[in-house]
Amino acid sequence: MRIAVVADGEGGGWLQELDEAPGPIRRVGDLAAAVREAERARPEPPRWVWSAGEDVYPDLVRAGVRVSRCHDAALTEALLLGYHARHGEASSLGAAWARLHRLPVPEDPVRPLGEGTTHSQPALFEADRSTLPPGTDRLAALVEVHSDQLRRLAELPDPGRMRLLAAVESAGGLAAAEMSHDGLPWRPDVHDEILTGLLGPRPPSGQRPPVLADLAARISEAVGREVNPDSPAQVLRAMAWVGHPVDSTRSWVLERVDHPVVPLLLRYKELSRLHSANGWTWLDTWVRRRTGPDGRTLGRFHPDYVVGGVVSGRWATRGGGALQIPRSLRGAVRADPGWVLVRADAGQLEPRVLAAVSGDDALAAAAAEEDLYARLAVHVGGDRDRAKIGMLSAMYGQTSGDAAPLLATMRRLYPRALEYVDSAARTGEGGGIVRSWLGRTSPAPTGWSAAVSGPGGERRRRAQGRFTRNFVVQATAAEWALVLLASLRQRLPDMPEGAGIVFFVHDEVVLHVPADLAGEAVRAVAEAEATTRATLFGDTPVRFPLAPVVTRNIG
DNA sequence: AGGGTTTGCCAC
DNA sequence: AAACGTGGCAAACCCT
Repeated sequence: MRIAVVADGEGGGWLQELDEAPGPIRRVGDLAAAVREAERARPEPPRWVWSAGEDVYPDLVRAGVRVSRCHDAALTEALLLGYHARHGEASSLGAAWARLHRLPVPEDPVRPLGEGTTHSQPALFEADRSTLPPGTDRLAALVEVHSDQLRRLAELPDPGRMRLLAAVESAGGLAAAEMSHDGLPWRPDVHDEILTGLLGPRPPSGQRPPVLADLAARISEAVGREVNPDSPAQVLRAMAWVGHPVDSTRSWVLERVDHPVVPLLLRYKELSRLHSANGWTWLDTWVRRRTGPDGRTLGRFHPDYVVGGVVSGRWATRGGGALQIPRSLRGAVRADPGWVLVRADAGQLEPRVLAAVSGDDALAAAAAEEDLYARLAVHVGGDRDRAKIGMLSAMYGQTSGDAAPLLATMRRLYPRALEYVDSAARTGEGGGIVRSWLGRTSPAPTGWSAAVSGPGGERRRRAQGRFTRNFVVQATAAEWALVLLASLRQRLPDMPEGAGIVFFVHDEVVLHVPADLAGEAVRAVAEAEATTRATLFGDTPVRFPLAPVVTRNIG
């Protein structure tokens, strides 16, 4: 059963059941209550059809309602457009409807930034970012576009795969809204302790923390004249001045220079990065504080996830840099009193994915092991690190350094796996497009003939080849993660308010649950992995170890 | 002053 | 070991 739903902007909306033919339209004054009721009415919950989960669902979540599944018309439209090499065209409901009616296609609305900050105050069901022409029946337009999308899915060479992709992409939208709402447990006091320990006490805003100020002074002293270490240009001049000219101030370049200023610069860079990217300003902006039951200050970090925000299908985030939380701050992620975190990390996901999609028996045998790289090392007859470099080189297209002889070995040992990525690379070098396992499609290069005919054309071809080479693996890995997420959230229906998945980064999920439900959460993770593997790859020998760990903190 | 680009580093 | 895929973000830099 599918139910199309449109919000009225005042807490109510319209519902329409979609069986073979659309049913009667029902007007409801309390949309959240109506959705909650319909979720419970049948043993099999409905699939909600809406224009964009990011418009409707956050309000439902704020009202305490969770749904099991949905069809997100905007996300589905983007997948279908991409499949037909029309990346970048507008994908909102209004755009899809306009294309159906051969009308001018509206640009996608720009999502307001910073809903996750400590300062914003969202209003209930306020967001009507409809791009339909004024006066259009929004429910009718939604039903029409949905029906057209089902038809376009059915016409694909392998409709089952893209249907699955649309379903898990849509489910990703649900999970993202839920995670944004619940937030990652983040202890401001612990964060502050870490910062103070490394940088000294918090300075007045705009000033350098004591440790950075001291390092900057010692750097100037070691150079023999005033240097602002934040300025790459000044550091370049300083290195030349002390007799060690370099052509960039990257850490790995400086590391090779033997001069007393280098360790100071490296330490400064490291700490300065922490201060500017995840210092006290970040803490004030992105972590909402509240007082816990025992009087301790608790906090939540509310990332703003962008589902499908990366061409490969990985998620992006906006504001707060949720996907780049430095390891040094992970200690600030702490479970609430009486609760635990369950952290599950899919180790070596990409080579496992390559083993599964390429059907390479030897690589699949290695991917049946807990430590894939260790087994590779046995095959290759070298150490684990070298085997790992060889594998990563194959997937990323590295050719310099040690990579070439390693790749030759890999090509001999894992011919089908290497042919899979080599073939994708050749397609890219020729300006073609490639697809993930479920059908997510790489964007075609823009201005190709001009780009490859002029100077630097060969470099451009190689770069595009590396992109498509990596795309087939990274995009499929992102699909694995989406299926896992979709499966996992469906297995956690009876968790209390605020419990469930609270963080997701490419191949890692973190759950936050009451301590007595830890076992259930671990079980759910294990079951979700089994379902994901079978759903995507059938009875492959490849394993995807998640090794869920129950902890109080993930640092 | 303000916008766009460059540099460099963080994550996976 | 060397600089290879996807990104976000902040500060400096460079222009209008």
